[in-house]
Amino acid sequence: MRTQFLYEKNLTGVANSVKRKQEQYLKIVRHLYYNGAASIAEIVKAVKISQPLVASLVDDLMGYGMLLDNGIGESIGGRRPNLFCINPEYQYVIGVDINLHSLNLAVFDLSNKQIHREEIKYFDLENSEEYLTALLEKIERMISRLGIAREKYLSVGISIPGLVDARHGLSHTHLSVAENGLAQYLSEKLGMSVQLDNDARIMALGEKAFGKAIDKENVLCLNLSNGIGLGMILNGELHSGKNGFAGEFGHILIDPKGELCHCGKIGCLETLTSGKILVRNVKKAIENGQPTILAQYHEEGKKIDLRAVVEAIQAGDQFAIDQLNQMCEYLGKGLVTLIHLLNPEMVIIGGKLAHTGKIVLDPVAMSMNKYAMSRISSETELVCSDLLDNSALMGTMANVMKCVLSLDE
Amino acid sequence: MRTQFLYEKNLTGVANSVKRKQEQYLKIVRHLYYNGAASIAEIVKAVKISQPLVASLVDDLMGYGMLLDNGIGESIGGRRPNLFCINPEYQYVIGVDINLHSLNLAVFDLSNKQIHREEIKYFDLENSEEYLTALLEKIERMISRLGIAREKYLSVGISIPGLVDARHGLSHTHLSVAENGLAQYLSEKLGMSVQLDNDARIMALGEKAFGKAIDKENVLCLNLSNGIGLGMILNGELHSGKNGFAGEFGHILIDPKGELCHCGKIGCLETLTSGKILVRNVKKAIENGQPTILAQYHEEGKKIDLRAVVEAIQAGDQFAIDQLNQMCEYLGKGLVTLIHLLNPEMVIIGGKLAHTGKIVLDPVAMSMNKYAMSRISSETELVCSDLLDNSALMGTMANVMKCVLSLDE
DNA sequence: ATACTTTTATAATATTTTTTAAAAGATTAT
DNA sequence: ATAATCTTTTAAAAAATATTATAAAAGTAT
Repeated sequence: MRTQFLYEKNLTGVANSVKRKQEQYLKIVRHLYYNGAASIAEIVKAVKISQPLVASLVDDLMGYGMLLDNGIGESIGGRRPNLFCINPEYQYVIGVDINLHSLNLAVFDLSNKQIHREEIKYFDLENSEEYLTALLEKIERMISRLGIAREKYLSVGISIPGLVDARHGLSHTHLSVAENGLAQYLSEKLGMSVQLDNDARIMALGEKAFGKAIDKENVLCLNLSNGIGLGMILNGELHSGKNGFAGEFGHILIDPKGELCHCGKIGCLETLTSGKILVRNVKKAIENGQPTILAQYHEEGKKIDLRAVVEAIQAGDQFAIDQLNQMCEYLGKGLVTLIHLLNPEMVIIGGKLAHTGKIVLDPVAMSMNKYAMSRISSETELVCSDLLDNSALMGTMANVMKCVLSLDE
Repeated sequence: MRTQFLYEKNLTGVANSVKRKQEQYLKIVRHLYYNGAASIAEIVKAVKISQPLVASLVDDLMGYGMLLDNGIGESIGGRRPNLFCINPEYQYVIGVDINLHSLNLAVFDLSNKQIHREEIKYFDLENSEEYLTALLEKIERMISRLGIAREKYLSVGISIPGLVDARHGLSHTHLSVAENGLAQYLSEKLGMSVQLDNDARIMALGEKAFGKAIDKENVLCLNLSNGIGLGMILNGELHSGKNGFAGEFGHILIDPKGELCHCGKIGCLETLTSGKILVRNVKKAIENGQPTILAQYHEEGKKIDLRAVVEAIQAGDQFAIDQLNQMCEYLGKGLVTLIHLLNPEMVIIGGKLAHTGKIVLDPVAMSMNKYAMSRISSETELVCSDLLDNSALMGTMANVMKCVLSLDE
């Protein structure tokens, strides 16, 4: 079973005809992956290869076990079509969502189903050999517990906060201790290919593939948690910039007379809008005797973190909502800059704060109305993600499949 | 002579084999246009078609008069290659650069040479039938004066300031009186296809094809004249946004406590940085008795416009340079936002102010050093355009050829 | 002068598509 | 309801197309 041959990118020293055939297979698999089960006739239209050839290629792929007969479909006025789909169990993808204080792992089949998911809380990200070893151990344990043969794993997708150079597989902010770069390191240790990117961009890929950005060409995805990340889909493609540093939305200037940011500049958006600031403000207020549900939480010994604040907001806590509203005014200001520059068709809010839905959306929308040129902003839809906590893991899957099924190079 | 067959986009009702052949021709022509004369062997490598087939396709194109034998090239250790190139005189492109107060026209041959260029000064842009008629008349007169057969013109490229929806050929800010949109209107009147876009984006295309952005993937092009326009090359492609409104750099927020902008918002970059503001400030200062070369100009009865200010700056006028420096501090601030968001590899300054070269570059660079995260900004080169006043016309040529030679759809 | 390269041309082979036909179901008029 | 006519899908044969392999031509390097 030539499991991997389909995806190998630089088939060197191989006959040209083999490359061509690989490309044809890829086109078909690509179409079936992104559009679901299809008949020969449908594939023909989509991939622009003649019907007899598509039929024979599909036949081959069935032979390899990669495609399955998916029964016969509805007729639209003629013979009923035989449908084909990707064999979901032909291969699997591992998703790794690295957060500052937790780790999410998942295994996907080729129908994008999470056949396994686990969350490791209190797994603090630190730049040490120990962390890397522990991370590998968690992944290895998952693999052995699932009992799926190692060769069945197509690739590993990783989401991590901070500056990431996806092209070279480097994580600059975190885990820079990994030899030869994080992707290379993990790839060698796990014996699988690894696709790495920054959390906000991974989220954007998730939204583009499985969320509200499907079929949209210009979408901004905001990851509102402790920090404030931005992933951009521009002209239908993920934008990473020259070094993968694009999306530093948290450090655009909002208030020239504002606070000092940890980045050294003054008045960055992140000094005014972020989960961290929200929590800080709440804590300060509790100390000052502000009446709020969060004060109760505090008395009950509950930790006052972003999760708690979101909970309070969802419970209707007036003070917390007020704080959020204030933050959103600034966020809206920042978004207006983005919208004026990029003219996106949609802005998706994700991250922990997206759980509050309309409560976060409305004040942002208000602020945008105030600060944006309506001619431009009226073309932009503002919504909350519906992938929410799953967006990073779904994004890793999307990223892996995008890389694996890409035709270019 | 089937002049146009090569470019026709949606060949409907035509045999599939014809479409395929058209695509093959297009690939070859594309390569020769963008890379200059090449041998069969080179073309084979570039377009990934076999050598005997490429040879026969090139033969066909020579038969149509589209390609020329370009003699034999240097050997690199074997038989010397026959070179082929596009026949520069096979077709021509008309470039139209519409400015607020002037109009530039040019005719290009397929080697991108301006075989004709004319500048019409004091041709004020206004939204009237009269303007359109006058514009058409200028173009028609140029065509008849040149005496090149009408069928020889491949297309017309237009650059115009303001909001432009290139996809639909609409100019929103100017000339909105044109029936069915500006592109459609001109196309019907001239009997040629028309490619339309906003001046800053056209400039960006010019820089990408002929200027400093060649071979770069992420470049921001700033058009610094009376206004402040932005054209972006992202992932190697021009970014226009959903409606072609992307690039409203002049209306991003810089100073929340600043002046009212004509767009209704407060503290837009354009209220702090633009040729218009520069001229305004200079005039005010002259009234107040500020010693400056410009005061002399004024006494001599010379009009104090941006051109005069640029002249003074080039002459070393201390006051004017001071004014420019102040402006550039704000411009740098704005650019930092762009760089943080998009992580470009290069920022190109064009427009009238680019004529001042280092004098405008240095203060902008200084400001960027101050306000940007060096990790990101250090990856970005800041330069002045060397196309300068030609960038719009060159851009129209680039835009036309990009559209004509595009493979997609 | 000989061996080695690169480029181009030709012939043989392989691939892909077009054409044609058959199978299977939907639609419609009687 | 049923036969006749259309559709759509699939299969197989024939034709067209493109590629690979081979050879020849025209150079360079030693």
